[in-house]
Amino acid sequence: MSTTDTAARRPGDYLPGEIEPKWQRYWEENRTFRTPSVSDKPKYYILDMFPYPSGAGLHVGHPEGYTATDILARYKRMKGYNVLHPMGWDAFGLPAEQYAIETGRHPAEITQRNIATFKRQIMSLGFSYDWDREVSTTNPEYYRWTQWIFLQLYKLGLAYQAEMMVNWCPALGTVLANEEVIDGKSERGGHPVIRKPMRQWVLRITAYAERLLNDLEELDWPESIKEMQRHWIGRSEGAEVTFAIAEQPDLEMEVFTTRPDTLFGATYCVIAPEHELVEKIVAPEYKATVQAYQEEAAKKSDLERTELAKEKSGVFTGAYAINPVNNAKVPIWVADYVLIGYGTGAIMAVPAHDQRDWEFARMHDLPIIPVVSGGDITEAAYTGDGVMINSGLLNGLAVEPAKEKIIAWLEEQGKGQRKVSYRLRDWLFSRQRYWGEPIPILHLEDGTVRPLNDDELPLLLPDVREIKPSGTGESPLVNVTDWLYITDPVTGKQARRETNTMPQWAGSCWYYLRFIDPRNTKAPVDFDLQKYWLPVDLYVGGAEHAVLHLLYARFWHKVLYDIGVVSTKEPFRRLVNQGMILGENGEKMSKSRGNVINPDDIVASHGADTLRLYEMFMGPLEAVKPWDTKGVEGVHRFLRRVWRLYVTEDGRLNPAIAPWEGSPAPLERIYHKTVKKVTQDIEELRFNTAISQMMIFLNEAQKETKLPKRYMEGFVLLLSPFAPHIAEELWQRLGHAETLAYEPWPTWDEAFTVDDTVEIVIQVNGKVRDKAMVPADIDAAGLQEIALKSEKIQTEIAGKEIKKIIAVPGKLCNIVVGK
RNA sequence: GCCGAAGUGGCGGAAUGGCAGACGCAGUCGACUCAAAAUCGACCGGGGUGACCCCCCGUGAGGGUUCAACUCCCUCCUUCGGCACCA
Repeated sequence: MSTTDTAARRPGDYLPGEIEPKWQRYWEENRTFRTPSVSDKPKYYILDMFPYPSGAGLHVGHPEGYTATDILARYKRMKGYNVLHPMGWDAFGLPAEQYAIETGRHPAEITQRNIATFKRQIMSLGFSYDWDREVSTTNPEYYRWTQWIFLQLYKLGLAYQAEMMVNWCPALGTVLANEEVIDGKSERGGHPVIRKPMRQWVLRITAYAERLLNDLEELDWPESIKEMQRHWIGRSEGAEVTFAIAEQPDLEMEVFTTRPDTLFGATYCVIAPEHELVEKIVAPEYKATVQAYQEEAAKKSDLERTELAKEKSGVFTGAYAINPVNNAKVPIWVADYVLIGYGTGAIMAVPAHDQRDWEFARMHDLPIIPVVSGGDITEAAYTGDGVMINSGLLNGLAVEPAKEKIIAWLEEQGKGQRKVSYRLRDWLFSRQRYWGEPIPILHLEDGTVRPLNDDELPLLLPDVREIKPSGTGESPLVNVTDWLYITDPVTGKQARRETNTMPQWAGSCWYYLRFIDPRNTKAPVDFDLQKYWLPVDLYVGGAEHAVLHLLYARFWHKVLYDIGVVSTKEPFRRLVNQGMILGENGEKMSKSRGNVINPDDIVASHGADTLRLYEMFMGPLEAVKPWDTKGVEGVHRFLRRVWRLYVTEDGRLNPAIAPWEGSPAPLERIYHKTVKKVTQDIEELRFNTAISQMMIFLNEAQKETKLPKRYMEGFVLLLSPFAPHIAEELWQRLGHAETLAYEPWPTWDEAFTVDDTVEIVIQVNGKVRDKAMVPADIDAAGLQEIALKSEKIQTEIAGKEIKKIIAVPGKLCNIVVGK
């Protein structure tokens, strides 16, 4: 055993293992970060995406975003803001349920244990959360209000039941989420998965599509995220056109098209295999073929339909539709390239001007009639602009005017109307799971449903000893018969409870509201309090939530806005995505790659301050960047050097720190520059460069023998949001009895941030030829004079014609000469 | 295929019209030490010249705008993220 690695401790050693728990205890005991709900101070609401407390515990990606928000929160407090900076748990979800099924333990117990681990880990990093506001989505006092919001949606007609296709795995006896299905097989076990219609709860998010799209404008979010949401919503303008069915006067077919101008070029129609019209129109002699095709299509997943269908399959129904513009009889086909969920589930096919229709027509020998001039339709569909041809009343028009004219004509004739379609689908809101919020609905014996009354909430999850799959595709709750079947106390009727539970998205849709008023028993959030605190000023989290979580939360927020619960249109004013941290080999961290870094290990070996500082020093917050253990040591060295600047080997305050009169000039300038840069960089979340600047200050201070106390105190305050434990400890050793958390943020004097003399560059034809020290305030003319006097420049330009001289005060002088 | 972001030393990155490589890591040399660790100091893009000075090249590739381009514009390549028959 080596004796060298247990070097003798000296009283002046930097020991994060001792000072970090000490200050964490101090903050907890003194409730240092408790946030008053009301205050005269301006508010600042800074939010992390709350985590799913997985069994694996925290990984180094979590503290990245949490540190960034913590720095800003601590900074804003020192700037005099009343800062709301809470943390909680998105604790419903699949992994706990699966683990429960495997181990026979209760998900609540597993969840509780995981939360305890997460909380211990998060607390060990010294984040300044107000733990009095902690919430968990699995707490009945919380999900009571999740259920309440669901009921509001139901009352507004925004929650409805429908038969929806789900991923049903017969072998596992359960329904799987899309992400649990890989290549048509179950993620666990590799069993086949089929699509099967089941009764589901669905939220009518499409009713809010337009507002969700338009209100993106006012948000300070990354453009890429806004673009992804716009694309997800997928607004497109066009027309809905009514086609009559030949020989079946009581039937009609609605199609959606973005190109009503090409109506005269429609040579056939296609309906989705799942379309209800198929059964009604199919001719007897085609029935067998069509049914076979429908069955084939039902077996395919959405992925197979798109990826494998390089060749567009389809079958003829034997029926014909009547084109309303020219009464042409066109065949109706069934093909799975038309999706039931978009538009009307039926299209008019214009093979001359739509590439998919073109491919289909080629394959099945259907006619292709050009109606827009330009392009070569023997090669490909032509989708560009041109002049309308073969189009009756539209002939001679360009595409856009033709669209307007035909829509007006269709509306006049009652054969169609202008229509906006969205790619966005209604939100499949039910899961056939135990570990989620129960949907507070009763199915009565007479076939009606009764939403629970507010005073019947929360509808608690029944406590069960063992969670077993139902085998029917319903949730494990069907096994809990004494919970399931009741006599409804309100109507007196026999009733069966809803067995579907809510998806994990539900609880995370509104948690930012609950943090404002976490113990309210009368409402999800107090109206006056939300008025003070909303919107969230800064929301930081991973880009994986770019679309779903952020879209769902915005949707709920708008509904709550409409019913007067909240008073802002949008929940999150500013959004920032932190980039992923990769393993040391540059690959994504994962257990199987063996490159996972555990924050606990870094805290144990180097301390929380080092971990925090390193994660911020790695690079820009938004960037993806690899972990480097050597880099950890680098910032740890910086903290040790900071420590030694303040604390002598025998543990006393460095005697060089004193209220010196007339401080050393270089340090004075560096100090003011440092305050300025650190302040501005924090405001712009550029933590890596803020840290660099503090390193520059330290390098400078180490050279000095006289360290003015006011600068040394200011530096500790600058460092404190980044490395709060060491900062508190040094602050105390500088003679302060109280925490520095509410000390005023240091200020700088602009006069000290500009130098008296600066080095300027003298260029000839844009190339640096000489440098000179000049007074900082010298004007362009003076600069030019100095430049021309330079010996090197004189030799350089000798005998050449000076064409132009550009002098930029404080920067450079460029002399442009001829050859 | 479409949309978005990004390409800078050996590595992470800085500079967003004005000295490319701040700060850190790694590396080399030196000081301290019996020795090592720790610490401190110096050097640290490539090439020519070769202590120094000096010159040339250099921010994915090519072109353009400008007195001046890592930075702005165009074309292309590569990587990453997202979407993907949406009529």
